[in-house]
Amino acid sequence: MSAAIAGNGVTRSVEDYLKVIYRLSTEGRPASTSEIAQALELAPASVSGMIKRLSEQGLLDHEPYRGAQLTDEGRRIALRMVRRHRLIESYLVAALGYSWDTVHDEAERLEHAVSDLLIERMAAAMGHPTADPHGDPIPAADGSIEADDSVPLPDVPSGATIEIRRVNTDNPALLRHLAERGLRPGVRLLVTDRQPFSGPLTVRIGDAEQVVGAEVARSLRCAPAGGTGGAA
Amino acid sequence: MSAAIAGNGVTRSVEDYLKVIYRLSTEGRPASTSEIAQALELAPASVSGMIKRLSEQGLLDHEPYRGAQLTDEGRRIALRMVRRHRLIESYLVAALGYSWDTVHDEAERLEHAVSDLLIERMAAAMGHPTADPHGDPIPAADGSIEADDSVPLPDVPSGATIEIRRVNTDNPALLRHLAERGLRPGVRLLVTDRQPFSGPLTVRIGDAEQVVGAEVARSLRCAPAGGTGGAA
DNA sequence: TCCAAGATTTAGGCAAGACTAAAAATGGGA
DNA sequence: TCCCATTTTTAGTCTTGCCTAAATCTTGGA
Repeated sequence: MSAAIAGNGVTRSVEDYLKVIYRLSTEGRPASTSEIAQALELAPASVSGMIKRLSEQGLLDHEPYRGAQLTDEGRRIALRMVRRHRLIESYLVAALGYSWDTVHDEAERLEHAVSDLLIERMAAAMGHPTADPHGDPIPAADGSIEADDSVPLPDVPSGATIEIRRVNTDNPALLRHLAERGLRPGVRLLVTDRQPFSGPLTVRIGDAEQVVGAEVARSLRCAPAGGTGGAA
Repeated sequence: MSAAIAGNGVTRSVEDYLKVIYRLSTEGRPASTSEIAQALELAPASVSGMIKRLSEQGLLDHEPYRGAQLTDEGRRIALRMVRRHRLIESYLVAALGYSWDTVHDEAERLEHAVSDLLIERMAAAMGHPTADPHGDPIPAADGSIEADDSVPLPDVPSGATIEIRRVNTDNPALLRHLAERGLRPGVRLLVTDRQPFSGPLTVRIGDAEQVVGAEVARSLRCAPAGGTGGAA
């Protein structure tokens, strides 16, 4: 295959690697070969080879045995893919009746195929949204992206009213579970009880209380409630 | 590359080959290696190799030196791609402000990436159209496609009022030229003069006459005007 | 300090799909 | 009928990106 190009001069595979490395690097430290391999469902040896090629192309900084980091150019391409992915997800929900648990796979394929023009048309059709259906910020066309001040629900201090900012999972079953319980970005809640040893939390939304398991709670990224934001 | 699959169990390349062979076979006779090579902008030797592989896979019937024809399975896949292509073109025009001269390349990439679900959502959003912006019939999901009784404008008998059915080109400049002159599917016209030696034709649309060059005329596929169809 | 477990890289292969060059088949015209 | 131009196929390479197996590095614990 003549390595079909999208508009970066870069193949689909490379786009996927850069996007994953971007995601894995949000904590600041470099992404390890095995993390990348697990995220892309590839053998570590394959990832090792690709990392080497991407370093030679100037898209990654790689110190052998120490992990890989995006260069400015690598980050530029990664952010372009993230913008595409999140705008496509938003459009599928806004215009074509998709639910937030079914958009991921579709966006994963389309992000490699759409033109810049189509992306901007979709953005314009939605009034240039700044977050996708999961609450993840959409990078601007110039590559700038909103800073993220949210933390996982289990790390939130008790007593303060907080707001769900982002739902941090691609798991369709978990997303449906959250939707059924009204746990979605923008919802305000209060942690009223917290079991030890990573146990479940009890939260109040409006007048109703519900218990949220540890795994579910970890997927909810929250921040202090701002403005007039609504409850359920 | 692990030969990314769409839903046919077939690669993008194979989808392109089958689509092109379908188009080249509309006259009934098999598609030759060189025709296919020209249509796909590949070297004939590459096409020879692929034809062999596709025959072995049961997607083509191939008699060496005699050209290739789609099997039923090959035709099924080809028609699926044609449906996708034409629905995508239609959707881009209907929902995202594309003009008919800019949709082709975008559809050419998206047709390999969209899911069946997305295709059907787009079709539903448009009320299940039966023709794309160029007037080309959209195969149904079951693979059935409307018979085409149109002929190129230069082959139309003089004197009868006819209707433009399809605009048979992907050339953006030609498409813009046609749009500017109101030459689009559904328009009725009458051939009032015809120069010899593949010269220009004169046609009347409503009360206006215009001269149409030979090449342009060949791209307009026409049939006897039916129903109440409108003029310009 | 040293070693073994785990992570990473290197080495060697494979498949798809493209290419060029060379060989073989076809078919129209003399 | 035969020949030569054209078309098609075969043969041999190349690139991308994946794999497994083997070698090498790193690091925590004895």
